[in-house]
Amino acid sequence: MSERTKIKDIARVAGVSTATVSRALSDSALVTDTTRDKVREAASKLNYRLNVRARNLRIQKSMAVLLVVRNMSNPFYLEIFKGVEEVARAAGYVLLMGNTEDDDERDNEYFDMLRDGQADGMILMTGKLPEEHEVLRTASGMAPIVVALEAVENCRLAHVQIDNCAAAKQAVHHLASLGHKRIAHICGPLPEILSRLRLDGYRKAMAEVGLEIPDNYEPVGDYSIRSGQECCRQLFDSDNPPTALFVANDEMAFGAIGELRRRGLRVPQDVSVVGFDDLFISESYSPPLTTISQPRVEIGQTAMTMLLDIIGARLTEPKTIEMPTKLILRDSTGPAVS
Amino acid sequence: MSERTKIKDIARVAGVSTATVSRALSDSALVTDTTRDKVREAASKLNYRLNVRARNLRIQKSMAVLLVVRNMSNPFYLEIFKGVEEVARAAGYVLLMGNTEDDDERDNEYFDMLRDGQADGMILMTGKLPEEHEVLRTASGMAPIVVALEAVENCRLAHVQIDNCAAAKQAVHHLASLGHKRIAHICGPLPEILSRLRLDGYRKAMAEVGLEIPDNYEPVGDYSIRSGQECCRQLFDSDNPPTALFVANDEMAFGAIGELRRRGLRVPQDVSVVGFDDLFISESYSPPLTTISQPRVEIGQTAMTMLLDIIGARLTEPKTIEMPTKLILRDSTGPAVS
DNA sequence: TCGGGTTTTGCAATCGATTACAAATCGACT
DNA sequence: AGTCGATTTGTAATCGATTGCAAAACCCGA
Repeated sequence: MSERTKIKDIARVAGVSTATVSRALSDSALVTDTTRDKVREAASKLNYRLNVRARNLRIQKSMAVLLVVRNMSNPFYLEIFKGVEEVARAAGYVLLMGNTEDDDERDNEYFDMLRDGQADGMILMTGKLPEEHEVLRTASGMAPIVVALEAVENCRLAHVQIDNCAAAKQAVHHLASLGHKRIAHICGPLPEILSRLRLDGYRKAMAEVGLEIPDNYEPVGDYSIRSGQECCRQLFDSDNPPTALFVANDEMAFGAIGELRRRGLRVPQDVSVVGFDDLFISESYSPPLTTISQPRVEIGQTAMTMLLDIIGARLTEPKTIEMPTKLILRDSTGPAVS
Repeated sequence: MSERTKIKDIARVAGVSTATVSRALSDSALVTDTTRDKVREAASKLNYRLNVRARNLRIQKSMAVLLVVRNMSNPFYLEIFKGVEEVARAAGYVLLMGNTEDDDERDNEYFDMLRDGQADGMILMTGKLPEEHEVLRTASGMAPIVVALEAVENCRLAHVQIDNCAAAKQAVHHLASLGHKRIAHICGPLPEILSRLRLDGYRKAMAEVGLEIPDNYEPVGDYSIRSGQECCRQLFDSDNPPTALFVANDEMAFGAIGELRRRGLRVPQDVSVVGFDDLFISESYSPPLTTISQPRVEIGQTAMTMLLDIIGARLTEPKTIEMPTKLILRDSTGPAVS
């Protein structure tokens, strides 16, 4: 049991060559049914298992894909992981996880892994491409990359994303339709495209419904609960507090709602709040949060499917797939009272 | 650029043999400083990168560890992932993710991967060992396994866990010390050891403080928000509703709190609630949840460190490490009113 | 039975490193 | 200079599969 059986052993037992064994086990049309059965039988008698390392070296693949995120403890990623894992496993690929913690050094390491062939492809959710890496030049022989969630500007890469701007507009229109006039937006960090797109949607929607945006109505957070609190505090410490908040993600929305409660303001009676993401907890939060829902599992599945298509050369031109979002109406929004 | 440089190319350029190149690049003491520098220079001039696949085949390792969970979208795992990834990466290992969705078939697949050497070790968080797999017999040549979080009974495997029973007792004692007499426990699914241990702690603590446990005071959920609601409903539909709840995890606690609110019961004025896990959201929930906190990142780090120790043969006897838990007092618990 | 084509099979190279063992080199001391 | 031992280098086998090409086996009709 300590010595692994190899293809050579099977060859000996079945009385054929290693080449035939290899072909028989991989269902090649080049062997007769009788020899195939013979080989199969010998293989199962010897309890043979393919040595993946040897195979991968020979065929120059690693049958692995690399999933890189910016912050592994962000609960938003979970269902995306799930979707990716599901499709990858079904296709015989293993899933390698990468976490950059926003460190360029680490970013590079993962790109190196890709270049070194430790993975056959990569799903990038950091929104960043390392500067010096030669990926952009349609990289000769470079393993393919699919950008999910975030977007990378100015590059010819496949993308799976949502229409952040349109979704933001929808959220704001919802608030406006409830009669709110003083609608503020708690942004994510503005270096990130994601945040800028949502901000953009907010501004466009406000313009469309003919509402002014006061100077202090766009506080910038960092997507954390705490920063949601902080931004909310700023807004309500001012002399023109809003009656409605569109918050760039659910976590900051939770922070904001906490802060409102602390000030004795009720949601939605006094202030309406719309979030973004629809975390697993948002439905049962108190109050249940009105928010934009993204099809997370499907985003993961789609990204992985697209990656497989590129690897398999079924897809040669980088394309962008846009996934639908949905405004989920719950109890954190209500009619404006003047 | 399309042809990767290999060790042979360096050998040619530097005017040495491939053996020397290999030794020079791996800092072997068998080469002189001058040849090492010469080789290094040639390598960097040629932009050489080690072919990991070839190396792994030769050294019979895969430099990967496999992390298997029961349900990838459980937010509880996130920081454990992070801890594991961190230590693994620092040691030059890559992290393979596995998700079983409680399917024995898949369970087996991942054990096969381990046996096939696709990973050098495994961190198991499913709490299950496949029946027929030959792991239990201190498996000759089998890659090592560390069980984290959950426990696998009757096996000689390394464990990293918390003292679920003691933590549960602490939670119940806290409620009792606030004067509560009617304390119920919402359990997790009882096939799982984890749930049984927490239930056990609840019962022991109740006995210690001399309180009776009515028949219906141990409803069984499945760790989901919805089942928390359901169990809570059962408890408060009965004719002897409790004044305090110890819930086996935070998600069910959220569900329970939601249900209480629906019934017009205030937390903690009317009913006190203690959870278990301290999810990222628990601190800012409304009310902020009193709960048992586990050192998740450290659990991940510890499990991975232990795995590395076993792989490196620095640790040969399976051992169990117990991580400390902490009762975090927040606003969901308060004095009993009679 | 033989020649031709078509299937099946086997030989041996290959993937790109590591490493046991042998050979070469070096230095110091007689 | 010659010898011995310690360093340093090179040769070639090895890890365990896949696969191009040549050889063998087979089938069929003349």
